[in-house]
Parts: sequence; C-alpha cells; structure tokens
Amino acid sequence: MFKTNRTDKSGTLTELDYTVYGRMIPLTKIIQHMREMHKDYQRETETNETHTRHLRIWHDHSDILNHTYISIMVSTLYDTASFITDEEYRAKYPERPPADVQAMVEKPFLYVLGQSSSSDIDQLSYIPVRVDDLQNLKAQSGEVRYVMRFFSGDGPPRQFEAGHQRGGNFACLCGIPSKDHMNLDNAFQIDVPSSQERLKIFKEGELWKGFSLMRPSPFANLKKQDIMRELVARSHDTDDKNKVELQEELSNTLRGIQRPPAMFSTPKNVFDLLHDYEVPPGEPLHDITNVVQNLITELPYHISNPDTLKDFEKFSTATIGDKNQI
DNA sequence: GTTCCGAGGAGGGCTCTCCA
DNA sequence: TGGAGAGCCCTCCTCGGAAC
Repeated sequence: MFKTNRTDKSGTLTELDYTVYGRMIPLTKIIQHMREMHKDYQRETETNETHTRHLRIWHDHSDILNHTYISIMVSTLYDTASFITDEEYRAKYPERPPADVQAMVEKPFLYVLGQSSSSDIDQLSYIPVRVDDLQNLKAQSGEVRYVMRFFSGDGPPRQFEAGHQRGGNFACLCGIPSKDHMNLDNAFQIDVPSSQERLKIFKEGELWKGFSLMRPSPFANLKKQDIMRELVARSHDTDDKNKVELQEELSNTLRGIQRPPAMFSTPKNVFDLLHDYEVPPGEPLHDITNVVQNLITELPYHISNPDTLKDFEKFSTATIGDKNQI
C-alpha cells in the first residue's frame, strides 16, 4: 500500500492510498532453473555428502515508463569445488567453443520486480516475503544446501540492506567518519561490522524498540531528553552536555547504523539462515570508476600507431564523451 | 509509445535565527 | 545560554512534461 498526492480541478491537494503488486519468483523455482542451466558446468562427485552453493543478491531502483520499480536479482557464486574450470570444460566438451564457466555460472536470474520508491518504508515492504521465501528454500533443500552469502550492489541499496544511513558523516558501511576516509592507516585497521554486530549495536539502547517496518528510523529527529535516555541506556555519561554534544556522541556510537539489517527487520529468527550473509562496504566497479576514466583518457597519449590511436579515440569518445562519469 | 530532461523528494549534515 | 526548527548543502532517486 502506497500513498500519493493528487490535486483535483478545484486545486485541493488530497492524499490517496493505492495498492501496487510486485512479482516474486520463488527461490526454489529459480534454483530448479539454475540447475538446468548449470548442468554442463557442474563437477561430478562420487560421494553422497551434502554440498553447499552460495547465493548472491543484487538490487537497485530504476524507472520504467514513469513508474519506479525495484529489481532484485539472484545468482550463484562460482566455486571450483562445485563447478569445473575453463580448462576442464574444454577437455570435457572438445567439440564446443571455449566458455567462461564462471561467467555462465554467475549469470543472474530475476528474483523480484515490483513497484517501489527508494524510501526505506517502501523497500522494507518486500522484506517479509523475502524472509518467508528463504525459510521455504531451507525447508525444501535436498542434497545441496543453499546459503544466502553476499549482497552486491550500488551504494544506497547496500546501505539499505545493511540498515545504514544514506549520506551524512557516516556514509560508509565501515563506520569511519567521512572526513577520515582519506586516512588509510585508519581504513586498514577498521573491522567492518557483520550483520550480527550491527544488530547488537542497534539494540544496545532502548529506542530501537520503537522500530517497525512502518517506522524504520527510531534514532531520527530525537529530542534532547530522548538522546539522553538512549545514551544512558548505552552507559554513556550525559552530564553537562548540550544537545549538539549529545547528538554527536550518539552518532559516533551508532557510526551510521540506523536500523536492523534489512533481512533482520522482521520478528522472525533468521540467524540460522543468514549467519554468513555479508554486505560488503564497497562496490568495486563504482569505487574505481574515476581510475578507469583517467586510464581511458590518458592512454591515447601513449599510443604511437595511428590506426590503433584512431580506434582507441573512438572507444574513448563512446565511453566517456561529454559524460561526467562513466 | 518511448526517451530525455530537469525540478523535486529522500535522507543525511551544518549553520543560523528565534525564543524561552 | 541552549533547544528547536528553518534553510541550505550534498548525492542519488523519482516522476511529470516535453520532445522525438
């Protein structure tokens, strides 16, 4: 259920409720499809022991025909214990062209596509069904055990998935203040908190009890008395401190943690399903985007062959052109 | 019917002003 | 003097109208 505003012919602004539906393909069905697609790449074993496959989730928002959607994809992580190598594939199927086995195995499958804004409330509305589906997957697992292992994606989806604030002084999931991001010594020493550690920090005080899927930010816009109550519950000294100092102390304590990790947002106990689930603090392709851009811009100046230079300049123009970011 | 563009929203932080 | 809130900044996302 979503809310929207409409202005009628008289100019009166009214708030309307409307219902939209998302489509989820159950993980059991996706995995059935994956097995069919991966059968040529699977390693044959002689034992009957239970095997483990690791799943990776990715999601992002975009608009299609003026309506905003969330798209969630799922893929299997390549593992040589479960899948053959490129060389083994060539030896097994000499009549076929060579294949990038890892790329084929890690090809993503559509999991959820639904209408949703990027607000926390809208995105959290898809969590209960994702948790139910994960429980259903475990109940139906056979000789292969599927483990939800990684989330990969852009910055905002990672922040949502980890229960982290968007932007601000603690924009990174590692918990280092933005002003210290250039401090490599600090960055290399920090231990990025796991989902369980995030949940522990989140629940150390009292205000987290006000969290719900419809009120996802219990630490936002607090009065001074509420900040003091939360800090006292976390065993902090609040004497002789003004509101700014108290707010800073609470922010430094939470280090950007705003809510439970998304998959831990329901009352259901999902620790046995998600105890290995990781939301990495970085997104490699985005993080090195400017390095790649600099390389593409710089390389033509080091090419002497005119034909190669012409081809590369075409590539550089098509890739970067007038864009601010590739 | 589709794509492009740009103003505005979401969620954060900082600074300034008002007022008790 | 200090709390509350307005106003502005940031990035990425949203969404309605214009253009094709």
